[in-house]
Parts: sequence; C-alpha cells; structure tokens
Amino acid sequence: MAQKNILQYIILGLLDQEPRTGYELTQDFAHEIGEFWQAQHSQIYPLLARMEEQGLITHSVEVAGTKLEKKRYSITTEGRSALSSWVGAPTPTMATTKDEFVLKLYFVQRADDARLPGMIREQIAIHQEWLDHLEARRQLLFGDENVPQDQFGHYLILDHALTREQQYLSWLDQQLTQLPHN
Amino acid sequence: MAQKNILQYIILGLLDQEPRTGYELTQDFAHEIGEFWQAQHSQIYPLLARMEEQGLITHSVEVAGTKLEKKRYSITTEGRSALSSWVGAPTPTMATTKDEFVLKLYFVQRADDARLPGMIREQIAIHQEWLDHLEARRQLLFGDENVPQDQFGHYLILDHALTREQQYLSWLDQQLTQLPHN
DNA sequence: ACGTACATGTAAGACGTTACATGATTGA
DNA sequence: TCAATCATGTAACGTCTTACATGTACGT
Repeated sequence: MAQKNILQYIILGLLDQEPRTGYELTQDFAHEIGEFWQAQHSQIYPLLARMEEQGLITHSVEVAGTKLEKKRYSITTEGRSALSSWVGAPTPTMATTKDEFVLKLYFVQRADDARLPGMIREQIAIHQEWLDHLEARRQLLFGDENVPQDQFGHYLILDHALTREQQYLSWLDQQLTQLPHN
Repeated sequence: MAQKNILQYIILGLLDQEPRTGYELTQDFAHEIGEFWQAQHSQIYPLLARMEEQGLITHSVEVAGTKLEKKRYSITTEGRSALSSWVGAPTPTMATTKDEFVLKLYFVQRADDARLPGMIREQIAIHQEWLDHLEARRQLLFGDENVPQDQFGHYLILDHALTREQQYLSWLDQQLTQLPHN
C-alpha cells in the first residue's frame, strides 16, 4: 500500500496511553485496534528499534522470572510531538477500499448470473458476523452509554465501523431481493 | 497488503471484455475502474509478461505509424477459466479498511478537542467531492436507467460506492453537529 | 513433565508506489 | 518545431504477510 508509515503513529498513540512491550503492542493489534489496522510482530519489533533510533521512543528492561528480559517502551517528548503533528495534519488522501468481493461483482456482467445469489448470501453471513462482533465490543466497552467522556476516539471509530457494516449489510440485502426470479 | 494477485484477475476480466494494450489497461485503472482499484503501469507491464508466460493471455503486435510497436493482449481459454473460477470461488476475507482519518480519530481522546471540527469538515469536503464525482459517473454511464441489463456489475459497484459515500458523509455530518459547543 | 502463553527477533517473498529511462506519434 | 500524449519498460524502495528460529515462565 505504501502509506507514509502510519503504523509508526499508531504505535506512538498506543505508547502515549501507557508504556508497552512489543508483545503487548502485538496483542493490541490482534484485539483492541485490530478492527481497524493489522500488524504482525515481525513488523512491530524492527519498527520499534527504528523508532528508538530516531528518538521517538525509549525502553527500559524488565526482568520476569529469572532470565526473561522484556523491553518496555515509552514515548518521548519528541515522539509526543510527532504524534500530535500527525493527528493535526491534513488527511487529504481517501481510503481506497480494495474490496475483493465488490471487484468480483464488477465482472458479473448479467443480473441473472446464477452465481450471484450465493455470492451475496456468503457476504451477508460474513458481514453479519462482523457486525455482531462489533456490537458485542461496543456493549463490552461502553455499555449503554450514549457519548462517553473518556475514550471518545475509540467510541467514535467503533460507531463508524458499526454504521458502515449496517449499511453494507442493508445494501447486500437490497441487492439480493432485487435480483430477477430469486 | 499481500493479496493473492487480485490484480491479475482484474486484468483478465478487462481482457475478457476486449483485447487491450498495457497502456490501455493503465488508462482503465486511471479512469474506468480507478474508483475501486489502482495500479500503475510499472506494476502492469511486468505482470502482463508473467501472465503470458503462464498461458493466461497472449499478445499480437500492432504497428502504429512507422515504428511504434503496441502489444495487444487477449485472454486465452485458460485465462477465461482462471477468471471464472476466481469469480465463482468463495471470498471469505473481508476488506480491511485502512482509513487514516478514522485512525486519527482513535487518538483524539476528548470530545472537546479543538482540532475535531476542522478535521471532520476537511473529510466532509473530500467525501462530498468524491460523491459528486461518482454521481456524475453514474449519470454519464447509466443516465436515469434503474437497473440496466448490460454492465450490470459496473452498475452494482457504482451503486455500492455511492451508498457507501452517502453513509460516510451523513455519519460525518452527524458527528459534527453532535460535538460539544460547536 | 508438559503444554500454553509469553517474549523477541530474522528471512523471504509478495504487493505497491515513486522515480528513472527511452523513444514514437500526433496535432497545433 | 514543440508539447502533449502514446507506449513500454526497469530500479529502488517501502509495506505487509508468512514462515523460520529461539528461548522463558507458569500453571496443571
């Protein structure tokens, strides 16, 4: 995709909340923030080293048990300033959704293609499952709060993802019912 | 992103419509299909060579003027079969929208952050412009037709993109009006 | 003692963008 | 003749995923 190192800013943002180890950051990408961005540990560890070289973060060593060394990274003043100017900077480029399913639709030339109903039903199942996951997540994090004071950003993007999935699903439903002789 | 060579199938799909040169394919990605997938010529030309090696496409040489050689590629039987099995295969992976703006929102911790209104207004402008473009495109391609017989797939994904942008915009509008003392 | 989770790294390769490089055609 | 467009390629580099590789800690 060749972004401009967005991952770096995500890590800064997470470390700004509280210091973390590389392993913990990996867990965050697998769970906490994984709905919106993915990163494997093989990408995270080298990046942490580069960011420390640049002075954006530092680490201290914690020993667990007798031998195991954990590197707990914290954000530096310089890092905090880089994070802040990223958030404040314009975001002129739109997310280009590269949706394989939608691409396939492009090459279905005819409305009566026999494969369409099955294809759409498959996507409905996938997006319904995802919507359920997101709803459970909102319930877990925010309960029935309307607009929470803290974690406002997290609330915002969860709400955004929920709205998007609801729209995607209702679009799929609508297309399915509008198909000829279905 | 490490997809499974989706670009290859898009090229097969385009060549299935009619034979094209690498240059023409590049133009298609810049205009026709550029709303949904991007590819530069530097990615297209080497891929065409690889696809020809695999027997998915062939080319014939056209001479324009006195010297200029154009390679016009067509899909082979093998290519048509690969395209068809791609379209027919399950699409189990969801599009992971990596939306830089939404990521920034995640790190805005407080609802009264002074930067929020400006950030949201910027995105409204961008998405409004995009929506206008898509609407002009639909008007151009399909006029006031409701559900066209031919180019059904193109109609579908344009409709999908339009719906998505409308939803994105209304979400942004809603968040803007709900901000404290705006 | 054994399995799972914790913890950190490197290597190889696919995908994608920007830049480099060259030359022909066409219309003003 | 000059500029824009047509036309095809390679190089360098950044991002991202999958696989390789190693070892510790902790609970049962």
